Amino acid sequence: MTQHNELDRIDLKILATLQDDGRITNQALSERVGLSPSPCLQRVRRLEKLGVIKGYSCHIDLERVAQTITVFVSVSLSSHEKGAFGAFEAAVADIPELVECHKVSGQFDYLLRFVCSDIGTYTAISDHLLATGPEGLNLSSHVVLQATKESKGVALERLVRQ
Amino acid sequence: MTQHNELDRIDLKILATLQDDGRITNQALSERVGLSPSPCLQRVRRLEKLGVIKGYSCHIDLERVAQTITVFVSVSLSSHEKGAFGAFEAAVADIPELVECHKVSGQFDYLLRFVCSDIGTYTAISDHLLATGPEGLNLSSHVVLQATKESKGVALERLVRQ
DNA sequence: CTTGAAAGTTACTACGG
DNA sequence: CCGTAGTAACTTTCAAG
Repeated sequence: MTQHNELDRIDLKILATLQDDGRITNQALSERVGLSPSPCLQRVRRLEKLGVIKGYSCHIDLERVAQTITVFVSVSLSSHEKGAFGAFEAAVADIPELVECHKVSGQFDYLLRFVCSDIGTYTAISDHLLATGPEGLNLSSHVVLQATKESKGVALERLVRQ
Repeated sequence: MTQHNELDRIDLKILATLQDDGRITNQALSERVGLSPSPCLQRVRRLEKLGVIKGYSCHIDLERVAQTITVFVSVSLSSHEKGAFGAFEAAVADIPELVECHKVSGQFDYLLRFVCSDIGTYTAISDHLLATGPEGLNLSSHVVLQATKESKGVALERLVRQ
């Protein structure tokens, strides 16, 4: 089965535009990418069906909604035997305050990001994790003091060479 | 001047819904939050003007667009004298591959996230950073091997108690 | 790919409770 | 604050070039 997953310049421009303004109308989008509305909409639907566009969301300024803290946690497992990684991932999977979990190379094994209502909540989470997670779990917590740069997305033009 | 920044249950429901589906129509949104379309739209516009909603975007499955690597970098500055933090932030500010930069507490001072087209690009960036950044810069790189959990947003209901 | 047309939705505004 | 209602704009699908 032949795959038709190739993206041309226009597709990339659509993606970059929608990444910048996810609620742009199809008409405005079509003008920006130099197409008429119908083929533009066709491309957007195709990108959605292919899974290239995974979804849409609004960006919320959390500070204006509630007091929260963001905590990055580097995790190292003393045991790298079979099951240790799975046990850890299972232990964190259903924590609603966990926003991201990445397995990484380097001095530690995982990097987590939590968003909690307060330090107490985070403390309870990390305590619970140490109690229920695999043996030899080592957590190192880093509370975010200031977000110097917050991503609105990646620079697609730099990541794809045509 | 009195501020009217308070958010009620309906506002939070609007935010949670738009966080989950940023392209939902106002009509569907109004049904979900139990309002008729016009007051619902009024609230959305108010949230946008207040800056609670900072914008909208689509989520792109980068793997389907181009081969990329994500690298988390923990940074420590040997000098915490005046100017050291500013010098570092200035050095990283304009790197397009830098997606996030957080000043954090704990064993290191900053946590960065880069998305690059390949390791070579990242290496060039970190080399350049070490060359142009402040003295005593210590970088520790962590290439993301697998994203175990990727955030679609925060759990607003858990962060705000009404 | 484009244009253009037609039908269905939606957004937006103004007005009234 | 809410809802109703009307208009303009947009989306979506179609056919034809």
